[in-house]
Amino acid sequence: MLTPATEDYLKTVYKLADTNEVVATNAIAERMGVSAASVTNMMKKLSEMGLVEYVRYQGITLTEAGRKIALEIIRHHRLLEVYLAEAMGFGWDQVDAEAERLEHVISEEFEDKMDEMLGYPTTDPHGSPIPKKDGTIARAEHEALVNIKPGHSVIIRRVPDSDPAVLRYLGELGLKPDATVAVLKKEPFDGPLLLRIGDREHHIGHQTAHGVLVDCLE
Amino acid sequence: MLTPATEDYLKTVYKLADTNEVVATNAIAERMGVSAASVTNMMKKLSEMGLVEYVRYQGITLTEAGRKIALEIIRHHRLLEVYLAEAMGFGWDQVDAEAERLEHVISEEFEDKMDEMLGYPTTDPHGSPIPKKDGTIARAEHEALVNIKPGHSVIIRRVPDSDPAVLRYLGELGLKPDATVAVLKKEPFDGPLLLRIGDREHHIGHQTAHGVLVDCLE
DNA sequence: CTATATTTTTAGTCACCACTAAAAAATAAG
DNA sequence: CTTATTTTTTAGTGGTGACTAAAAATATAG
Repeated sequence: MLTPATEDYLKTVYKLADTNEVVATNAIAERMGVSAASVTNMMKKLSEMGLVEYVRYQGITLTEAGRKIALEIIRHHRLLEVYLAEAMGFGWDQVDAEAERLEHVISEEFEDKMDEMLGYPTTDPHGSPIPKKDGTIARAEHEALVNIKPGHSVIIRRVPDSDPAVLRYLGELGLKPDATVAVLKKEPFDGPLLLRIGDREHHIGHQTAHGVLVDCLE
Repeated sequence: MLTPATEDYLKTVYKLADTNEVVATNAIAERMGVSAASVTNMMKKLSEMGLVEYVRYQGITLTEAGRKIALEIIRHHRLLEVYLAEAMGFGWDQVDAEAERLEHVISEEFEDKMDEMLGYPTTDPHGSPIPKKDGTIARAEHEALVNIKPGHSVIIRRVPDSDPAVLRYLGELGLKPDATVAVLKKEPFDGPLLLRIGDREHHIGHQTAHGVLVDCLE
């Protein structure tokens, strides 16, 4: 059995590798809030365990075995998020923190029970895809809201999931997965976006709009 | 925040102190499956933290602060057991192991949500009382089944909770909390008991009958 | 292409929590 | 009341996983 720390590193490497090919030591350190030295230590260990490909100074990639474990933990995390929200009534701003700790200790049976009770969901409350038991994961190619040209309407598909304050804000605006939103105006120089959500208009910051993924309506 | 190891020690001390006054190092070591030396180490630490009263060679007692934490963890554990059984459909032989890991990581909110959903239960699936949030716990004075004289009928109140095999066995017999059972015969020299449970008769061992607590129907 | 800056790794520590082996204290037996 | 036994503690070790400070490798700029 792996330690929670080990699982967290694998999860982080997976998420960073999703965008970049090879993952830098510093990137992991920043994301996890640990020192770069700690990352190097752990990568040595993970490399010996055959979970990552690691050559000094050359960055890190997951092996197939490492990827499998990372996806298993992410599956736990996202199923838990859905469960906490749907079955227990937690707010979508609370589920990440709670799932973060639970993901390391639930049994296979717990995982299966949740999956069954929830009707085999495919995304978590923030729109992130839930990996399947066989280690596959849907790779939807959504666009960032910030890149949508004014005049277009979009369907929200996914929002950034870890900052509760941002989530409460987005929730109040109605900026949730499956909501339809029109981009009315985009201020220059990375300025805010003016959106119509339902029957109201809101400005949202460039940074926030960067983390919101959407599908364009035609 | 306390580590899971710390919480487990406090929980064990509490449970052992329940029967004996002062708890012996060896008793903790045996119960937890660790060496006596490890216990001594931890007791030094807990003593410095003000969670136990500890004088070398004199045994251990919980302080009020330590008792509070122990009961908090036991509350988590037993609420989780009820939740896993009632809300998720786990068998009563499975809930202890799952709760053992979850008890250390759930939030106060998770605890409250379970409590509410379950209608504020007072006992877990094995009949053990659930401590209240204020740190009080019901202290029912039940008798051990093994001490009941033949000819008497009893109501099962509590069964030993940690061995899944024993629980499956007791479950098959119908020996669950609130069940009514008649003690028909008791073999001498710590021999087995003959019970009538519903419309069937069963022999159960002395050891098993020792862990089953009952109320006598005069 | 050398100098500077950044990134990464090494070296050395520390807390946590387990272990074994040996010493010390408490308890039981003769 | 002394000796043997049991219990408990001390001493020393090892793995995990964090840290800082300093060295080494890589990347960037002039």
